[in-house]
Amino acid sequence: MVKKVVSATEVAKLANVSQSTVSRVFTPGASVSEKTRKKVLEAAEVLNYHPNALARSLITKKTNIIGLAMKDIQNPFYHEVLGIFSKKLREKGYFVLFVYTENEEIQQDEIHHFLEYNVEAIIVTDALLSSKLVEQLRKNDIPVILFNRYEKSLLCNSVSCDNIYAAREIAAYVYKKGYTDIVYITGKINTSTNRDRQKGFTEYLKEKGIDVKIIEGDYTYERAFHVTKQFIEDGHKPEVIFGANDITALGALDALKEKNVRIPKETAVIGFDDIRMSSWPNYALSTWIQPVQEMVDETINILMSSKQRKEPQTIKVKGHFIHRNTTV
Amino acid sequence: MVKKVVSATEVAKLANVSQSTVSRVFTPGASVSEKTRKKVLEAAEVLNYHPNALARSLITKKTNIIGLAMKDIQNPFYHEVLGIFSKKLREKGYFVLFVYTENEEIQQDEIHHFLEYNVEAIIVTDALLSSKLVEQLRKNDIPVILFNRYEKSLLCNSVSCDNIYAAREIAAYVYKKGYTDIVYITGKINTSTNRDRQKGFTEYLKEKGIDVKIIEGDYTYERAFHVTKQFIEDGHKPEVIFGANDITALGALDALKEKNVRIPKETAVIGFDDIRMSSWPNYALSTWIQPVQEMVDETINILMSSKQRKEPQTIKVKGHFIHRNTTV
DNA sequence: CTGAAAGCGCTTACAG
DNA sequence: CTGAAAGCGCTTACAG
Repeated sequence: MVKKVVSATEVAKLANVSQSTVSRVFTPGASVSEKTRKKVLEAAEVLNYHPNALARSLITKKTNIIGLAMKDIQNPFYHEVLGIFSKKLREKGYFVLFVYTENEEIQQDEIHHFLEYNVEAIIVTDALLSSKLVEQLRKNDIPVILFNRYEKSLLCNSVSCDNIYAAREIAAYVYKKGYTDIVYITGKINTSTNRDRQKGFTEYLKEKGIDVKIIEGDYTYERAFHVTKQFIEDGHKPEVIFGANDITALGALDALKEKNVRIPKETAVIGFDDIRMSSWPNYALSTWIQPVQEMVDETINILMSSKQRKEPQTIKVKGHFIHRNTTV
Repeated sequence: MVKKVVSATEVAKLANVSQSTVSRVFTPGASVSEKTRKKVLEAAEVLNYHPNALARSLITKKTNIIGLAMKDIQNPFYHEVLGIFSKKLREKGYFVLFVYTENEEIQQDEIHHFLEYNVEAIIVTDALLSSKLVEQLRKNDIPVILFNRYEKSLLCNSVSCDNIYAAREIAAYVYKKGYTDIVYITGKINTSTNRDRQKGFTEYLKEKGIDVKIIEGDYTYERAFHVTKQFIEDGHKPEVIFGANDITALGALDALKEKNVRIPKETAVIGFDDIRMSSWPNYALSTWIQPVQEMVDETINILMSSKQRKEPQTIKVKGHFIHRNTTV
């Protein structure tokens, strides 16, 4: 079964023009007379012709493909991110080559594939990137943008929430309530998001003379549920739990409920992200809203302008706290 | 800023061989002596060369790109699907060109783009496809696979759960419990999944002389929550509610909880999909497990073999019911 | 095992 | 406005 691709040459033959003319008809801005344009379009219609973007990109050096690499497909936050990216990039005429990686670190392999397909930029959400790989990408002159991640040691663009600021704000809120028995459930410990949220939260409270209890989570509901339950069973009943992300907070919340802890009276719960389900009535989780739309817009801006720049750009957005039913 | 792409020719120059030889080194199975291979690989390393997959595909007619179109990005079920597809296709050497469409119907436009990028197949999850478009795709000889959808009128491959069978099984379960006050909350009414689930469920019970109350949902949590709440407020208290998918059932469940209806004692709740959160302790939703892995495998099988066939293939998988805490 | 050459489907100066 | 020609980076018979 050979695929019969109709080429511009065949259309040209049918329309009785040169192949160059056919090409011009399909190149926005090229000058063709209305008459020949019509003739060509008719022939194209008959033959069911559509230009070959790959052949085109060979010459124009523009593939209009953006590589998007994600790891934690389990986190609803990233689904929202993916949807928004896909939509907004489409509007700009770009397509998304999607790679879901299960490995801790984006593999050489996967980056190579992106390069082979000549992606114009790579957006990495939650996967890790070695500085060696970043270096290699720089050499190939393809911009990399870390989304929702920030790594000072990595010489590449990044768009993220100002996690330290946000976590300090949350800490201030908690402090104002007069709480002293405070728990922070971590995310994956080697992520920049967790590092900064933990830092901002604990440091602020430390300054006020309060020690935060740290429980190790991993950004999954299941683990948060488990560790919180264990914690309660060990005889603790903190006044407030701050989860490193919403899914963590929800796990903690459900564990507290199962233990019949009254929320927010006995224990308040705070998350981070504002995923869609956090606003579900059954949860109504108080959380920090990450302005995803804005973050995506910023990312696309960087992407569109990065050919003119040489130095990587770092964008931090703020977001804000939203009070729902899990805080008093 | 011109992107400096290193071509095989430059590697050839450095390695002192012909460009053909460089090509062979990067073509699995081509015969090159160990000595020259090493020479070439070294030169490639130095120049940071990687073959251009686009140029290659121009000749081989293989792009290794699969188009994946999704609509309902809000449904966690499809996130899981996306993750699995992406992973399994990678294992087979394919990449996913992802399109998220907000339109009810996959647009001509989007399909055109897939064609321009020479995708080798198109997987459509929950978006609608006009028969005209399907026809056009057939003409271009590119296989289309409807995932989790089945449309008799559409001449294309499809992999889905046997929704009629599954819904009848659920109906049988409900019937055996002796329920007579039974509610079905629909999904989007124009989808094949909803149509078949509704059909199987209501027809089975009709055969037993039981009329099912139908409430119109749209496959979102929010709507299911709203309509269920309204329903209870109107003075109803059904013995069981079957939601067209999990997210619908969860919405209903939360509405019932808010109305202090005891679950499953007063009202049992059943979903469909088995998304991850359905197994969360707070929900523990009884539901129909769609064997997603199997469905994806079947899809990929069709995809790999469809060049040898001419007639579209229809696969139906079964799945099974899982009893958790929302049924007695 | 290796090289020279043709060709994949396009774009884009260059003439006219 | 249009055509002939070169060339993008590759693969693949064809010779040797």
